[in-house]
Amino acid sequence: MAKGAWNRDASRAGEETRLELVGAAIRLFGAKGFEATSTREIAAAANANIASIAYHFGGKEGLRMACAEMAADQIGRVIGEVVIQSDPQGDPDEALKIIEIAITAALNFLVGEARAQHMAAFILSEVARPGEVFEKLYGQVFQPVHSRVCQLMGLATGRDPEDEVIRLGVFTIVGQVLYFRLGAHIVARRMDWDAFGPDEIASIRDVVVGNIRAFAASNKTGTRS
Amino acid sequence: MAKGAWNRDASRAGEETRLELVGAAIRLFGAKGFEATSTREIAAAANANIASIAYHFGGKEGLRMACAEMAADQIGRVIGEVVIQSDPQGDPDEALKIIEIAITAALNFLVGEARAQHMAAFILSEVARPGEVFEKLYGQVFQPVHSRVCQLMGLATGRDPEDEVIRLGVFTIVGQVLYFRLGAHIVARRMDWDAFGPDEIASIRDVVVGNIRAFAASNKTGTRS
DNA sequence: GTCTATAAACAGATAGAC
DNA sequence: GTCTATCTGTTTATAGAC
Repeated sequence: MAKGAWNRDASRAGEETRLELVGAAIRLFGAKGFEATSTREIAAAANANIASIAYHFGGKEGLRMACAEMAADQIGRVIGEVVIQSDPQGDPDEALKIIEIAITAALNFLVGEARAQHMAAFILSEVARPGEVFEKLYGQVFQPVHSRVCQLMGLATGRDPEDEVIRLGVFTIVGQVLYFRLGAHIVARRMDWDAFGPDEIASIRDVVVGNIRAFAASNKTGTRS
Repeated sequence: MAKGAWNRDASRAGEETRLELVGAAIRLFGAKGFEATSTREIAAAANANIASIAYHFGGKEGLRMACAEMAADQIGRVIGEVVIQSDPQGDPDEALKIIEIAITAALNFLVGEARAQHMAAFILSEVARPGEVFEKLYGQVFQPVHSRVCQLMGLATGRDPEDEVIRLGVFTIVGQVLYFRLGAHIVARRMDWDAFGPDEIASIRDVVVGNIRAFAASNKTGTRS
């Protein structure tokens, strides 16, 4: 019962509380919106005290930024690393394959994992609102990932990676993937799906990958439909 | 100064106040979220009294439903009518053209008009939340429009309009268009665009229409890449 | 680091005068 | 149909005991 031992336990518990708070906050911010979520609710969901939010993050606004940091890390791990650390070695087909692997990873995470729903909603609401959080997410995640996919698509098509058509085309791919998360309820109703299991995700993947290949094929240098 | 004249004026003013309230509410609900928007704020933006919300809509929840109704009507006018009232007369090329016209109309509205930003955000937040409003929007707008576009795409490809690939493919088109509204800040930053003027929208349109043609071509009956 | 208690501001709803 | 005034509950933030 030395004071040091108690402090170590307290520190560990403190860090754990911090993580629990951020996790609960992302879930609730995504589900109900930032302003609509009360700090009491977050603390209850994290099995923590209301005052702990002020202690760990200085207030609700600090918690928002901590959520953005965790979300950026998460996305970086799921999709960023796949796309950044790969090396197509100058092969157009290989470049296309890497994009397809990244899209599959993104779909599995976004559509397949339940917690991704709230994270996506949280990120979207933050990205729609210019400010400090937007700058962090854009610089740390969106800009690097988009640029890298443009490089791969440039290789796949033989075009300049910064060609306007390539940059916009990569955004259309992002939109296709994202919609199956944001419009999931509409899709489920229209497709008569009860849930997004492996079979449903595979069906979506096939269509999106088909679109990517069709985009690459129809935008290859020298081919104009 | 007969009582009748006063009543007519009051009625007209009442209807006008009602519309002002719904307009301001869609704008604010979209920009900040439903729960994050106070009734005081809405009343102030509509140059109306706080109590008028309870009078006209029974409360904040009634105002939400009135907003959904106005949004559904708006979307129906912008995109629904183009797609529903058209008749390709069995010609695959004509069917594709109708889809392209609808996509152009949707992009012009969604990306080009400022008020569409808040309406899109409002609809998205409502559609992410199963409930009465979702049912109304799905039944009145999303289901009919999606089914109709599937019919057109079925004609364009020679496939069954309710083919899984067709239904999912139409959703990927929706996602592409929607992303340029939801991710507008990201797109603007990455493209180095100051605003979404006619030239920028035309660039987006060309890429999206190219993707639609590529989808139709690569999914024509009997052609499998 | 965690807790209780409380302060100060703000929410939606409504009663009643006009 | 619009207004003021007010009721009741909830919000974030914080002071201070442990």
